[in-house]
Amino acid sequence: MSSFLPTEQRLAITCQRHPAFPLEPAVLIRLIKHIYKRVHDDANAMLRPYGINHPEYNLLMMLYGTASYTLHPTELADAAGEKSANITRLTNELCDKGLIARHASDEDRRKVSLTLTAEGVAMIESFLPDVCALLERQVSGLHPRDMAQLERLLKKFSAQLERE
Amino acid sequence: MSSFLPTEQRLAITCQRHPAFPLEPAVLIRLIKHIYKRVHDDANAMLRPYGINHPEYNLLMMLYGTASYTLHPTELADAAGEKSANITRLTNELCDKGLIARHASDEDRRKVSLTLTAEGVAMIESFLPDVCALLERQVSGLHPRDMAQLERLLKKFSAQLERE
DNA sequence: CCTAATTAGTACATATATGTATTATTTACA
DNA sequence: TGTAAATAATACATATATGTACTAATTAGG
Repeated sequence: MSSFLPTEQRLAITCQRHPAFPLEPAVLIRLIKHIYKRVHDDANAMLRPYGINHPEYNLLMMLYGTASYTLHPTELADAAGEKSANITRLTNELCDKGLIARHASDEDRRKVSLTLTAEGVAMIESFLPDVCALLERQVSGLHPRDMAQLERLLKKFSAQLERE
Repeated sequence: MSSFLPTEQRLAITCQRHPAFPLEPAVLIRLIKHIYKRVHDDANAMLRPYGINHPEYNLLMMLYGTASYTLHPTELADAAGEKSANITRLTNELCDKGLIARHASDEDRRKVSLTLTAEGVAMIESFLPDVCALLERQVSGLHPRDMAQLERLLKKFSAQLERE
């Protein structure tokens, strides 16, 4: 399980070779990448037995987190951070599996409504215990105070990225 | 540019529906995903004019950050967080572009050495100013104290993930 | 030595993601 | 109204990523 140390050493060498290279920002960005890849892989491994992958999980959870269990494709893309072109394929798969249903919207006939089916809700509730356990495990090294601090800083970071 | 707020509202609803759902860990993980996607997309957009993409950039920078400008495929895969199967394809592309060179190792003939060429170094030094500017911009909302704090917390997080 | 187990690297099939173009509908406003 | 611009969704071609299986070389144990 690759540690972060060698990466940091490489950034130090980079900085020697190109002194303008901003070391600390680079370390932060690499840490984000490093953590993301790990989290992504862990989630995929945990979800495999349920026959879904990480992006599909994200879509299901976005619908589960919506009062009506319903979103339009564009809203769903935005919510899950997927490019809209991906949504068609992913929602096709989820439809084939019977986890969501497509309906034409009658308020605006360009739109389509995507709704969790009863089976979709049942599927979510079947894997949620595993998801909860994974989340708890992933953050288990952080004190509550650390978590609050980290959340605050990541939100600040995220807000800055959006400002551009 | 999708804000993080709706995501957080959805997590709150999820938590109402499934009270065991650990809200704060989930928020942290989603923030990581959110930031990663943004950083990844920004980097790709910035690198496009140079004819390389984010993964290729990572590989080049790993070699640039190594004293000898040389790594074996497995080391490179580990350093860049890529699956080893990806390395063949990515290094093929970089070879085709003349940015790196392949040599058989004579210490262990199973191994291959991947070395930055002079053109590779020149290419890196041509885009480094843009990379530096992007990095500075991305963290520009954070005070130095925030950055140090964030680095400390992300390292703690990363270390915990590796412990599993 | 010499055979079994291990390691490095890669090829190929498959899965996943993205960009661009197309169709259908709605909205704005001349 | 009626016509141009905008929006939603998708299809399709292309790009990117991953898993599995294979070859070649090395190492370990008898």
